[in-house]
Amino acid sequence: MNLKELSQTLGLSQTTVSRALNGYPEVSEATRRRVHEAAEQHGYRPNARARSLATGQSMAIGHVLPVSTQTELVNPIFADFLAGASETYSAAGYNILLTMVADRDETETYKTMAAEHTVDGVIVHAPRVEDERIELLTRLGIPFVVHGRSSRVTQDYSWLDINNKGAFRRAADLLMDLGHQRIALLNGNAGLDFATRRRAGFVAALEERGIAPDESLIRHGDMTETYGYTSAAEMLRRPDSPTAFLVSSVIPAYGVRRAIEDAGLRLGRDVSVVTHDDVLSYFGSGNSIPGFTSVRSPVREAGRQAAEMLLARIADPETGPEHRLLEAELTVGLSTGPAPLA
Amino acid sequence: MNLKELSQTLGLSQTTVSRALNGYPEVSEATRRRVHEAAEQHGYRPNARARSLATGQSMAIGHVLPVSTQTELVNPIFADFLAGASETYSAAGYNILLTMVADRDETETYKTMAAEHTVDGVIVHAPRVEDERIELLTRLGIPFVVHGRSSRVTQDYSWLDINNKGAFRRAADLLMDLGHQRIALLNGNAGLDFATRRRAGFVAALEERGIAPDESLIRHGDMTETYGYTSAAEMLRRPDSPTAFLVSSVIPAYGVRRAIEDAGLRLGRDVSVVTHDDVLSYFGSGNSIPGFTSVRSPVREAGRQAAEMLLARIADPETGPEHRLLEAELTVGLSTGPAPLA
DNA sequence: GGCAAGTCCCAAAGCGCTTTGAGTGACGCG
DNA sequence: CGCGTCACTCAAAGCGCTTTGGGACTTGCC
Repeated sequence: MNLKELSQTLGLSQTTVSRALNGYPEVSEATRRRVHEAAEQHGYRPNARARSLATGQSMAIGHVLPVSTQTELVNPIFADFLAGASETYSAAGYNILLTMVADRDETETYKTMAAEHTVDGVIVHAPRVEDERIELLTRLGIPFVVHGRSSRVTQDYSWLDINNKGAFRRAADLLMDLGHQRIALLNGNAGLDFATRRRAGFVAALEERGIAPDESLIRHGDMTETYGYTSAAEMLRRPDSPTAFLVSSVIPAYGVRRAIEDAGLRLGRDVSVVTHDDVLSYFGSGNSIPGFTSVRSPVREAGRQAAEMLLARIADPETGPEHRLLEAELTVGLSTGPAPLA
Repeated sequence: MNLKELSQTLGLSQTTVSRALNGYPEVSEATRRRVHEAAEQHGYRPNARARSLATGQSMAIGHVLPVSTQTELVNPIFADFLAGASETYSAAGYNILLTMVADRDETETYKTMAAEHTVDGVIVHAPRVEDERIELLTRLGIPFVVHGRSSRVTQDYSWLDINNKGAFRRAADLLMDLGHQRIALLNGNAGLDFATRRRAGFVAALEERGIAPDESLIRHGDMTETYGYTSAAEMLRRPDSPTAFLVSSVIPAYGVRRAIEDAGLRLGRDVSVVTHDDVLSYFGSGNSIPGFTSVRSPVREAGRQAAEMLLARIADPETGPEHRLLEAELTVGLSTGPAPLA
C-alpha cells in the first residue's frame, strides 16, 4: 500500500492524505481522523526512501567506530554509548547508520557519507589529540558532535566529554593520600585525546606533591585484558615495583588483578588499583560491593546527551557549537588500601 | 554536483553518464573513461537516497540488538559480531542500520522496517527457544539470517550457529575427567535458545556418567560480572559447595573468580572454572598464557559469515535457506585442575 | 447581496537517480 | 548504392513521497 493507493481508496488527493498524516493544519479534523484510520487499517507507512528523497533528510545518524588496526579491538564502551544514543534517536525517529572501519580509513568513510547524503549528522568517536576529522566534517558541512575532544584543534565545535584530567588527578590524589609514591599508569592508546588528558591529570597530581613521574611506569596501549596483565606482570617483577596502578579501563584492570595474584600479592593490601570505569552495563556492580575503586562516568548517559546535542544542531544549524563536560565520580571499592611500608 | 550537472558539463545525457558509471556495456570505453575522470574530478557520487528510490534497494542491513529489560545490558559480543559483519557489508557496499531496543519491542521494529522499506535484509540476534520473529520476518518477506537458532520453530530458515550443546558437553566431560562431581552451571538468560542448548549439553554429559544434575547448581541470568560473583559466592558458602563452575561467558567468569578468591580459595586448585569465551577482542589472550580454560568460538568470523549468507539470499531470493554450524574449540588454561579430595 | 477571509482540498512540480524504448550514425556486405 | 547491423547515445518515464501555488466552496461582515 502506497500513498497513491491509499488516497484513491479514500477518494482524496495524495496531498491531503500526506498533510493529514504529517500533521499539517490545512486539514480538517474529521478528514485527518478518517485518513489515520484508513492508514492504520491498511498498514500504510510512508516509504522511507521516497520520503528521504523528497524531504532531503535521511533520518539517519552516522556512527563510525574505529577498529584498532593493531588488535582489531572494538572498544566495548561503544555498545553502551550507542544504547544511550539510540534512545534519543528512536524517540525522534532517527536511525543509526553504523560503520566500523580501521581507524585510518575513517576520513574516507565521512567523505562518502557526505557525497552520497547517507546521513544527516555524525558522532565522532575516539578523537585524537590532533584530529583531522573535525576540520573535514566542518568543510563537508555535516553537522557533528564529538564524543570527547581534540586538544590541538583550534576551531570551535560541539563536543561532549568527561573531565578526564580531573578524574585522573583525583584518582592519583587518592592513591597518594594513602601513601603510595610509586604509581603506574596503564593508559589508553597514545594519540587518543582522552589518554593525553588522563596522563596530564596524573602527572599534574604527582608534580604537585613533588614527585617526578617515572616514564617507565607509564604505558599506552589498546585496552585489553592482556595489555593489563602483561604490563602489570612486567612492572611487578622489577625491584622497585609500583605499589599502585591507575588503569584506564576495567578490562585491563582485570588483567592487572590477575598479574597481582600470579605474583602472590594481594589486591588492595600489597598493591592498590584504581580504574576508570565507564559504567559498562555488564560490569554493573548491582548490589554487591564494588570490586574496584574507580572513577566512573556514565557512558550511556553520555550517548543520550551527545545524541540530543546533535539532533538539536540538525534541527537548527544556526545555533553555535555546544560543549558539555561531565564529571566522573570517585567510588571507593576494595582494590585500594594504604601503601605497604617499604 | 549531481548527475544532471555532471552530464551537462560532459555534454552527455544522464542516461549515458549513469550507464558509464554503473558499468553497463552500452557505453564505449572512451566515453566511460571520460565520465569517470569527470566524476572523480568534480567529486561526484550518486545520491544514495535517490538511487535507493530508483533501484528499490536501500543498501542497508538491519541489526536489531536486544537490550535486556532487566539490566539494560547490551551483550558485548555484538560489537565483535558487528565488526565481522561490517567487513562483509562494506566490501559489498552495504551499510548497517542499527537499532537497539528493549527485547519486547523488537517485533514492532521489524514491522516498521518492512513497511517503510528501510532495509534490504535483517540479522536476527539472540533468538529465543520459541521466537516469533522468524515467522514474522518470513511473513513480511524480508530476507533474514538468524545468528543462533530457535529450537521450537518448525519452519525452515537460514541460520548460523555454534555447536553450543557439543561445546558444553565437552566442557563438562573435561571437568568430570578431572574428577569433578559437583559442577555448577552459570548459564545465560532462560528462554534464550543458546542457553537451552548449553544446558542440554551439560545435562547430557552428566547423565551419561550417571550423575543426576542438581537444579540448585544451575542458574540463568544476564551475563554480568555481578551475576557471576553473587551466584558463585552464594554457592561456595553451602556445605556441599561445587568444586567446578561452567560459565556461559568470560564476563561472569571474572565474577566467579572474584568470589572464589574472596572465599579464600584458589582458582584451578580448589575450584575449577571453564568458561565459554566468544573470543572477544578485548580479552584476546595475545601471547600470555590463557587465563581461563574455555570453549571458544570466533564471533567475528561468525559475523562475517552470517553477513555473507544474508547478502547471498538478498542477491538470489530463490535459493533455499542455508545452515552453518561452527564448532567451538576447547582450550585448556590455568583455571582447571583435578578435583580436590573430599 | 457582495466581498474578503477562511477552510479545505487538489494538480502538478520537483527530489536525483535508474531504466525503458527509441533513435542516430557508421560500417560492412551483397 | 541500398540495406541490415552494430555501437552509442538520448529523451522521458518512472520510483513514492513532499510541497508549492492555486482553486472552490463556506462563512462572516458591512
